[in-house]
Amino acid sequence: MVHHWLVKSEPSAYAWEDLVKDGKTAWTGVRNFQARNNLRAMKKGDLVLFYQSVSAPSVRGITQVVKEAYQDGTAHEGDWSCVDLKSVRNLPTPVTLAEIKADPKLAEMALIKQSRLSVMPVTREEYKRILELAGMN
DNA sequence: GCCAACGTTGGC
DNA sequence: GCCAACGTTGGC
Repeated sequence: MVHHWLVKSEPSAYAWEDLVKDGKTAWTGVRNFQARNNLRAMKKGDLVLFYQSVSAPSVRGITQVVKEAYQDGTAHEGDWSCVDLKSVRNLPTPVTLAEIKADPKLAEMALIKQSRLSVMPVTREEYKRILELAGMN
């Protein structure tokens, strides 16, 4: 059973274009318990939306979990995890935060309800709706 | 650049 | 255990 997720990144830290170029990356640096627990719940093959925060906030692409949670080597103290994500495809049209907020079907998204959470589950319906808005039918 | 919302820390 | 102070995130 494939589950769906959304991760955030500021383009100044790690942009969607960086992941497209790299192909794959270790999703390190998460230092929030709830976000960490979400990372740990990810399974290989799960699909993860890449959301760009702060600058032109929008969902930019689709990624996939290629390695499940393991020790985040960038953490010098504490019990933190990361996963490996690979880029799967670029969204033909990014789905902006404004569009998401304006869409009744997406009103319950954690992205809206818990604006500071950086790794969150997305329902199957929400995932499908985002792809629709991105022009992928 | 500003500021609201939120998570964490630490004094009591 | 409460809550004020503080730091960070992220929208605008």
